[in-house]
Amino acid sequence: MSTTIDPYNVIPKYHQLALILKAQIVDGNWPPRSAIPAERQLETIYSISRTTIREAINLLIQQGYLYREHGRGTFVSPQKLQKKIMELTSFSEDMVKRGIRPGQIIRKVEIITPPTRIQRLLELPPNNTVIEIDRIRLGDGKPIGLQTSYIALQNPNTITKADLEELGSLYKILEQKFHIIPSEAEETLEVTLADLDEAKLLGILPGAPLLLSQRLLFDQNRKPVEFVRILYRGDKYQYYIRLVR
Amino acid sequence: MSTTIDPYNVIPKYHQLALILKAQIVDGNWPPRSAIPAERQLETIYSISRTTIREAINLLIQQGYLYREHGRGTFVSPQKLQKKIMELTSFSEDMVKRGIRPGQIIRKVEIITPPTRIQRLLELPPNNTVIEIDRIRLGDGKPIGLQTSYIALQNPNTITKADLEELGSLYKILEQKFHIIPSEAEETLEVTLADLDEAKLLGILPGAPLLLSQRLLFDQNRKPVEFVRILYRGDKYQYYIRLVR
DNA sequence: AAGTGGTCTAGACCACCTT
DNA sequence: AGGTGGTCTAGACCACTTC
Repeated sequence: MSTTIDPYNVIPKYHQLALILKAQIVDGNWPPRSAIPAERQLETIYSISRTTIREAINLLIQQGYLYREHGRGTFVSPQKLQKKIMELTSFSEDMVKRGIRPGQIIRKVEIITPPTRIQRLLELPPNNTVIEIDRIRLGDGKPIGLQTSYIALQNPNTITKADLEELGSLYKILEQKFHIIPSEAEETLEVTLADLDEAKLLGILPGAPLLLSQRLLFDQNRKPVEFVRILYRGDKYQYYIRLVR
Repeated sequence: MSTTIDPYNVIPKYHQLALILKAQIVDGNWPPRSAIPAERQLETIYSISRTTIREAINLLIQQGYLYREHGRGTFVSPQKLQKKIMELTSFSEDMVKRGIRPGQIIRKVEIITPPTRIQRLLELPPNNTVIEIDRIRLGDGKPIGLQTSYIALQNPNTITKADLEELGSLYKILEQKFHIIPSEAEETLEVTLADLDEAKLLGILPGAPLLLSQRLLFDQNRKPVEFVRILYRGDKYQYYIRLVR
């Protein structure tokens, strides 16, 4: 990691500065709640204008690394708030964070005409097809959840079972194959009771409580790309969220 | 709502402009995905510099009202993404949004020494007191949740039952009496089963499924201010979240 | 080529906090 | 008073999209 700004680099200066400051923070050189150099000091240190410096700081504030206090300075946020929200939305990453080994059994990858409710949520014209993916999600080898995804792509013929088995995460496929960046999601959570099929697949008794998550995912242009429904075993799963602003 | 910028107003120009643009959007004058005037047009329309205009637009992007596309323009986000995240954290506002009349029965407002787990979460020294508030939350007059809050304040002798009954919302009290602005929260959700007391208070059968929410709230300086635990009736409540970035 | 947003400069003055 | 962030100006050139 460089510690100077290269004016000829394709990376914008404010972005280069943000990376430099971020490195200081994550490396622990600047402890939580300590002040970083004042904006006018950073101006002389890095020979860039204050506007550009403020842009870099704004980035790190948005990312949860810094906060400002008028008249006092700019300070490092406590470590525990430096988590990224989107880490949540990937089941695999979520499991790894909890120290649980993620796994999956892929039950179905098919091109279908979706139910009208799904069609409406994904803002699709009638008869448009989507990819349906059904999976059993495993934690340390045991079933934790049942997941059904509906994905809207221009050419739906392009996510295969092999893709999923290779990369594991749907979000990685969307980013790497289609340059679709998951940017926002709307989600509801509620309690339901397991029916016969669900109970069988999850290895629990019918009538056992489940946590039902339904999520609509949007890309960087706020277009809906995926509707996903996950049924979690109530006794095995706790849901974590971070709310901002 | 004014439609011009007053340079002598105490409200900053970029903030005034953001309010003007936001009004156009929420009033429906600018439909979703339509382009707003280009930045250089806004410069001449409102006689303010482009930097200031970009600050206003940045605000509205952060709030979910607009998005940019390089080389194309700045566009209005689809309406459904224009919700504020923090609206969630207030039970009363949440209920109003769903068309349900909120209510509460205040069972306890007391100054206590908290259990060590709560003390640790709120980053308090031993023997420090907090305010505990127990409430039954009502929707259209019927119980839907049991809520217990622990609030850490410098002088804990300052939230009364009268405050709560008058303003209804704890967040309003924090803002108006203490200038504490709820800025971030960490939350977990899980399924549990009602015990005898809980069942009685909620008017359900023991063993019925409940949604347990536990939330740690941080102020604008990322200091913990409240730990709150809410048990929702599983059959009456659906939880809504918006995830960003 | 023309229009759009993306980045950047070198200033200025104001508002708030600390000493 | 001096230092900090907050707001603002009037430009400049670059990168991307559309025609």
